Amino acid sequence: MFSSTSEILKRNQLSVTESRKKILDMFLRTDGALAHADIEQRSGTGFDRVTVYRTLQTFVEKGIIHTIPTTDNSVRYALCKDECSAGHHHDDHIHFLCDACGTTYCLDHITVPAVQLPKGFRATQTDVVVSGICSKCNPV
Amino acid sequence: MFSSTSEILKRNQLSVTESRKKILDMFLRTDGALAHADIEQRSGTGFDRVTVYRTLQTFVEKGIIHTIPTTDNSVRYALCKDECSAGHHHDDHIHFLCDACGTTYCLDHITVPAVQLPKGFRATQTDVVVSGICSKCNPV
DNA sequence: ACTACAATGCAACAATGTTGCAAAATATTT
DNA sequence: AAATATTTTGCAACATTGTTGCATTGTAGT
Repeated sequence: MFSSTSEILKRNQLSVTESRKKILDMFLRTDGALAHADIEQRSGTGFDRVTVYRTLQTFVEKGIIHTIPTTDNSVRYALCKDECSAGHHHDDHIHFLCDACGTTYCLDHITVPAVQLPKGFRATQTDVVVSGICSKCNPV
Repeated sequence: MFSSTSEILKRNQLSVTESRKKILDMFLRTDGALAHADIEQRSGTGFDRVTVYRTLQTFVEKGIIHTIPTTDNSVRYALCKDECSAGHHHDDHIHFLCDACGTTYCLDHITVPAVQLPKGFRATQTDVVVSGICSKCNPV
């Protein structure tokens, strides 16, 4: 089943606007993750910086996208899978950051291994960020 | 064995200065991680913002501290263990971020579980960030 | 103590993110 | 389909965060 941008927006009780459709479309067409700068640049003669900020914020709140932890101070966003709903993320998957090409992959199908925490610690979410070389950049 | 700030600095071929000693001392006295803002504030009638930035940068380069990945756009630093040397980090340990008190713990003694990557992907570093409630904030 | 070198502070700048408000677009009602 | 209510956008101004060049100060080595 294939959802259009408008459908996804309506499903999340968001008014359908040009900027939201366009930004959501970028995520649907991109395999990896996007940073704020990517969106602002690629959107061509695009939207106001503020609009992009607010749109991303809205999408995160609605559970359409999620932020990816990074070691540097950049913020990246990626599409959530269908299991995500507002305020109820299912982000326990692995992110892979290629040091060569800079692409961020969401490896949704790989399960996050269970982590044994010290006594008294209770986990609500586990993020795993693996850095290295991706299959495209890896010499055979 | 206990190392003084001066000893640590000399061991890393850094000139021993007031700011470096003071900032390094903050890390030695702190269990968790520190953000730039923490350092600037706690250092009292302290140093220039630029000095803090440059000092942190230098410490990261020398392998004295390392950055911690976070989901929000904040950058946090924590002491490296002795195995770390310049450009050759041994950061494969788990970070725990308490949602209640905001403290970041470096759980050095917990091993990062092996992650099975797709074919062609090669990992050089694995960061695990667990969010939840720490032992201090957890109701018994 | 003198010299060479490195670190600091200041100023100015660049980048990133936030807020208030009028104008425009979208949704809802009649 | 038109009018009203609501939401979103763009602009401006601002706040925060991080960077760079350069003179001054401090540190290291002889």
